[in-house]
Amino acid sequence: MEQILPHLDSVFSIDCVLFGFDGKELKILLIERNEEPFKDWWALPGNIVGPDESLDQSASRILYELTGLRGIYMEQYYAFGDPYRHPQGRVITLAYYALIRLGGDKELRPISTYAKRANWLPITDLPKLAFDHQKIYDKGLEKIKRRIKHQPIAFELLPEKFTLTQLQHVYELVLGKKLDKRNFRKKIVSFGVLKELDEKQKGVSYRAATLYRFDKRKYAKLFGKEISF
Amino acid sequence: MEQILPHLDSVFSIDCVLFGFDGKELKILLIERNEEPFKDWWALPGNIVGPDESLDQSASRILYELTGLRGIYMEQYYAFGDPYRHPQGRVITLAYYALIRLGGDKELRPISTYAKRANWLPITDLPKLAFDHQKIYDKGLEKIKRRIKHQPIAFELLPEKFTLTQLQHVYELVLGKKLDKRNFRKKIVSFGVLKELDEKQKGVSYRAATLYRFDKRKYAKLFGKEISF
DNA sequence: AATATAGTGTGTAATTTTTACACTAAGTAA
DNA sequence: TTACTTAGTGTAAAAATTACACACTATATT
Repeated sequence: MEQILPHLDSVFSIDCVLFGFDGKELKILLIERNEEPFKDWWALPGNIVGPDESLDQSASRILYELTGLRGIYMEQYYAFGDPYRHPQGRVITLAYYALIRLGGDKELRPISTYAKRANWLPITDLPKLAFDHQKIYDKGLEKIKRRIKHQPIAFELLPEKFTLTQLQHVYELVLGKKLDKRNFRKKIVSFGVLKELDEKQKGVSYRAATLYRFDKRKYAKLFGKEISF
Repeated sequence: MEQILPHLDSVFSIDCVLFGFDGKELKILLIERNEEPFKDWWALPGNIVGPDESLDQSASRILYELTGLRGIYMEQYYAFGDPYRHPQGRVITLAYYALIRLGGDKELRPISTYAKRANWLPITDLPKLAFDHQKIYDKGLEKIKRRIKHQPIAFELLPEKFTLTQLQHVYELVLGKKLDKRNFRKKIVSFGVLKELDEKQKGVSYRAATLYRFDKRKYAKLFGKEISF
């Protein structure tokens, strides 16, 4: 974000790219600004780092204020500090991304005053963003594209129990390309970090798929070995 | 660095891990502090970001002040902002690494006042570092380990003309493990980004090896395709 | 001139990984 | 019962990775 500029030489903020997945589309959370500069523009949610907060804490707080969610996987990925990126003065901002399963319930709390509203917008159809937020978003997407190939972050976007098709869908959306079903399943199962459940998908009007769960124990054991997609 | 703390809520600095290769060992540049806190300790070189500098510019300036070098490959990799990482107040620092071919000439200029001296020390035998600089260094090494597998950064550590054995040596030092000579050569040549020169190594008391050059043109063409080591 | 020394440069076979590709099975809805 | 929709599965060819050893060449030494 970056609204109020107290009388300091430089201001240090955090901006977040919150990726959400609702089972269909990949979305990010944007807020519509209620203040100059860039009043009425869409922007990434953000805030100023508090004096006694660590950076990670600060990012979690921003997420919590906006969505009411805690315990979400977030990761710092780049600092943006062009001296003129903010029209009203020097603001250095640190970008975080988070991965969130949508379609829950409790998301989207009351928003702070500098925003009119907040919305999950599909990444395939984003509006123009305030400040250099397009750049921040681009780099964030690039990061998760890279990371999803090596770290088990896809599961953060899915409910605890999920089907292999849903998992593949996440990979396809993030990587931006189709994957072969048989090869995908072969590979993902071969990592040995999925636990097949005795349960089936419910409420679908066709053959129900087997549910799986990401097995953190097994993953922890494999650590050192890296997943490679 | 992070010495003087003006009366601000927070201070924003840059710390650099400068990796240097002299043909034998991988080293980093450390400065011996001349001021409290951590007087007489070794620390990563750093400085406060100036009001009109971009972050990259600031990192380049710090490098230049210390070594007299310009045009060096540097990359931002992580922000460290624990509220208590600096005993005298809040200092958020952004870490950069750089890769430098040593054994040149002009390196190591006069040092600013907060340091007694600066030295290239082999990474296999580092002293205790001031502040959280060990953590910063660790993460930096981790980053280049990862990056050297996908990006052509090894060449930054070598003279313009180099032998395949020298190149392999760099990979081995960064990755911290031995590689098979024949397989290494096969693979690195297969990327097609090396130009074999008509020249041979000089001044060795054994069969002279063929020299190669990194071919930026070819690499640029391949872009999109990624190297994978 | 002969010899010792030290690093250069090269090929192949076995194994593993990746890729491309299509049909049957199961469950639901009409 | 039939139509529909997605689940679930195997194999063969190609490509990439691994493991492995010796002859060559230039110089230095005697």
